[in-house]
Amino acid sequence: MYQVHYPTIRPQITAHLAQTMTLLSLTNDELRQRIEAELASNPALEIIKDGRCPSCRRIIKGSGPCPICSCPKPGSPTEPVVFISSREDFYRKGGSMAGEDIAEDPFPSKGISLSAHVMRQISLDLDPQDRYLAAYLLVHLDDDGLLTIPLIEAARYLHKPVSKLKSIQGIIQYADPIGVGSTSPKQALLVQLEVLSEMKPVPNLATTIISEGMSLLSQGQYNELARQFQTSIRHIQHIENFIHKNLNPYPGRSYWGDSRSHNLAHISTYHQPDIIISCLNDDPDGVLVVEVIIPVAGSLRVSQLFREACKQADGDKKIMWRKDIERASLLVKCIQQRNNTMSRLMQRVAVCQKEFILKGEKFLKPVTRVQFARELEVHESTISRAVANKSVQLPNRRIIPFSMFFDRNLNVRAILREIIEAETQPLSDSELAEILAQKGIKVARRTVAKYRSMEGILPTHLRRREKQKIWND
DNA sequence: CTATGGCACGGATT
DNA sequence: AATCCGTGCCATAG
Repeated sequence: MYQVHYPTIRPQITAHLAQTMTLLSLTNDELRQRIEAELASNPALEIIKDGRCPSCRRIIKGSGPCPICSCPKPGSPTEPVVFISSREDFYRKGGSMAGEDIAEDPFPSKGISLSAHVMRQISLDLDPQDRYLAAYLLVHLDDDGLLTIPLIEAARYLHKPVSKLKSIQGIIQYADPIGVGSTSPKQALLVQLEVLSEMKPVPNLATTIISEGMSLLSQGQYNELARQFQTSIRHIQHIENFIHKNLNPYPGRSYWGDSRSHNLAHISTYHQPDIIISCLNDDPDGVLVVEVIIPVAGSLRVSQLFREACKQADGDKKIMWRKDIERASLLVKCIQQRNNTMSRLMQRVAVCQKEFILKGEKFLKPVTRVQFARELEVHESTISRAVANKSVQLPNRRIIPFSMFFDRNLNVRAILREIIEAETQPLSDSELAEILAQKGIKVARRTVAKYRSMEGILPTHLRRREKQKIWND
């Protein structure tokens, strides 16, 4: 049962192993930098742009068939289909691929800035000569994801008609944190509402109220609103509630988590997922699809041309070029290896945690990395590296750290939260422990206290006041 | 006296 | 070898 290491090949093997391990522990973004550096410095490495499948708009590797369309009926519903693909939408880079594109570094370089995040999504949809306009706007985003300058000013500065900038702003607004790049919270809300209305029903009058009754709404003047728009107070409250739950006037804030305020621990920096899990055809009962994102648009390989050239070269040149080729092919292999490992791992994890992925934290099964290491017959540290610093996007668009799949008590905490939310009167820690024990979870009273504080839930006596507050309102 | 949070210890996980 | 986690003990606040 001990790993059969890679069947003996070449003296390269040690370098190969070393590099695979390093690559495995890299974040997607770091990997992208690595690849770009190599592309720039090593003439033997080339990148082949991928085409798109005409029917499903997915990326097709090389000239092969589309992985989804040509894919026969997916297997049994309990087994996820797994394939690897790149995701051009996310990783189309402004910079190095086409020379005249945006220099990429007017943006702050810590992690991925909001601006860069948006730019990557939209650069495809823009005419190349319009990209600098978008970049100009994006540079003027504040932390909330709103524009700090009025469009007219931008138009004057750039010597472009306002209408032009407006259309660009329109594209920006539909990018990932929906509503980003709006001039006001109100506008952001309207854009979000529009997008949302395609997915689920939106209460009547919501649009009107946001566009015309915004100030009243923010002051909580429900009766005035109801009078002006000739509807019931109840309905106004319903709308208010809807807005609160589904929209975010500051699109730049709280990208992590689902417009919920429950987890303060999550950071607000933008972060691309390394892996995306989605439901086939967005059908929640369907098959889970796991995509390992590779951070460049296209497939990497050793340039055939360069190989030829190397054969014909001689002397020092030949030796140097050989080295280049070797480096390039090593990198390509290692990246494949990395993706393969991550994809296999994610597949197993997805099967095991399907409930969690679809239904939420309560259903997370406590598992350890070791189990998967045995299952996949790799060393534990391999799993650790594959999991570390990676993030996963779930079908509901939440992005969570990969390590959350191995949280040993998240499910208990979720249940605890549930109990407390449903409690009629504040329960003490020992009572909570008691209830959990009845549900088959035996934890010490002290532990309950820890979970509570992890969840940011106040102690018993303080919760009392909270309840009263709700009553007073 | 009860409920909680701090500290620290041992076992499991990485 | 280093870190995380559950838990027991004890001081303190209510």
